[in-house]
Amino acid sequence: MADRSRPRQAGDAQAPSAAVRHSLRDRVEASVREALLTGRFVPGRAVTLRGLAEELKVSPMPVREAVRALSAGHALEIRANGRIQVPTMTPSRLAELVRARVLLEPELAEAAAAHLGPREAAALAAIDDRIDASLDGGDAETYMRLNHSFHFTIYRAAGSEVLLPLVESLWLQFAPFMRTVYGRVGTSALIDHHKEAIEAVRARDAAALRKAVAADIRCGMDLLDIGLPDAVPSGPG
Amino acid sequence: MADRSRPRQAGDAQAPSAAVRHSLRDRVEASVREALLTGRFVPGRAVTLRGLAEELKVSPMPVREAVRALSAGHALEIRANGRIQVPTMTPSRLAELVRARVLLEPELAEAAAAHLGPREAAALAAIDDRIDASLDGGDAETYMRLNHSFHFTIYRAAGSEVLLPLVESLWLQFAPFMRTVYGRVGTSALIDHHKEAIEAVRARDAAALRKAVAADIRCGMDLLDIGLPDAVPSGPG
DNA sequence: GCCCACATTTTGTGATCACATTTTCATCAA
DNA sequence: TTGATGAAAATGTGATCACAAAATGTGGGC
Repeated sequence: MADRSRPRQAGDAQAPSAAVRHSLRDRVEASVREALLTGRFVPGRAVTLRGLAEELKVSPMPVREAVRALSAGHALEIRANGRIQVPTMTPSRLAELVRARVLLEPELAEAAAAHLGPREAAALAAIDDRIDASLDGGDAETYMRLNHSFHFTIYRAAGSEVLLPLVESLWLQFAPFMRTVYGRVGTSALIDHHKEAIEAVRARDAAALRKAVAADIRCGMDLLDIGLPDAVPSGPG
Repeated sequence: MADRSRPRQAGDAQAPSAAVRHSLRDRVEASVREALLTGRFVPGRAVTLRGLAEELKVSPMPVREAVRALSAGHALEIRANGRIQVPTMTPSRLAELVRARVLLEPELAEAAAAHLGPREAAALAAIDDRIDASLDGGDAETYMRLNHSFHFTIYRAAGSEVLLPLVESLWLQFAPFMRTVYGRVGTSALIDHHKEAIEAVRARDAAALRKAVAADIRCGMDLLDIGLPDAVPSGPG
């Protein structure tokens, strides 16, 4: 699905679990996760077992299990007729996603601060440089991949077994919609608080890191709120 | 798995999704969920596809998908050798579960308050009466089922699509361990804040409901903390 | 031109089989 | 008694097939 011939750089998306596992199922799940996180799977897109299987050159069997796992986290939706699709966004769902992100991610960032230092600050700065480049180039897909890497480079440092999976689930849910908004309003209007976050990591200031992450979430999701009314006809007026 | 011949009462556990679905996979998943939530599946217990299939009188196929879905939410654990088991508890994981519950559930309760009234307060009171009876009888399994019903009768009223599944995931994770603690210290030491919650629902007082739920969580989980050191030899000192 | 009926295709679900790996357990030697 | 060893059983993974339901496309009637 994705061309991996390019040399690995900081900020490249990777499977959340250990890399030693090489079951087809995990490979399929990783592919779909990345497709959702980078916006290649847009809301409403139909996902069929045989279609995905053919695309990934595997039998429908591992696809079934991967899709089932992703549906369990609401990253994919099983409709009443059994068909599978990327979930569509509604105003209330978006509001809830923002609420959940604001509750959980600053918590994770604050807990991560103790495990972050100059080395990680440099890595984050490298990712952020590539983010700026992708924004200038209008490359939404690369931007989304790097933005995910930026946040999860921080979050993973918290060593969380519970909160981190919850946050991953949230990202899988809002990312596809994020992509459609970028396609409509562009990525140039994007303002983030990555610089403040990097500075906070450098200073080992947990409170400042929490604040930067919280601000970053609000800014990013506000953009989605702006893009929502046009996307959902049944919006709240 | 469970005997359903008893007439349906308020507080009986039920599948989270619509009841009209009658695929074997959903039935299997519902069975395992209830087994986890009531503590019939204890931490460390091995779960095999063929074993579960035989127990539920289905082929291994629907079991595979159900287990995959539950593993995605960390309700079951896939070990490095591929075997499936109920996850074991660690002090850090328990602490995280408490943190996540305290963050999310009061939020859900506060949002639910607007949709709850005297009718729901009566239903909650009915469940709480049965809870008291189960505590007197020392029936931990019934207690856990009813306690789950009590909380989710409140939470479901919030009409949440995002937060509710997250909280369901948390319950599936701590419930099996909860059961082992009850088996060790008994259920008689249990103090909850259900009465305050019912009163808050009656008064349509969102802030009071949030407070009652938060207090209830802390009390219940503190008991687990007490039971933890004996359960996990590698505890924190 | 538009709508309904029917045949065809697509799709998810469940079952069964084959296979490699791991676990379990009986056997035997020290 | 203990530890190693090899056979046997158990287990997850992947593939293929059958089937029912739903979607899609097509032709005929108004």
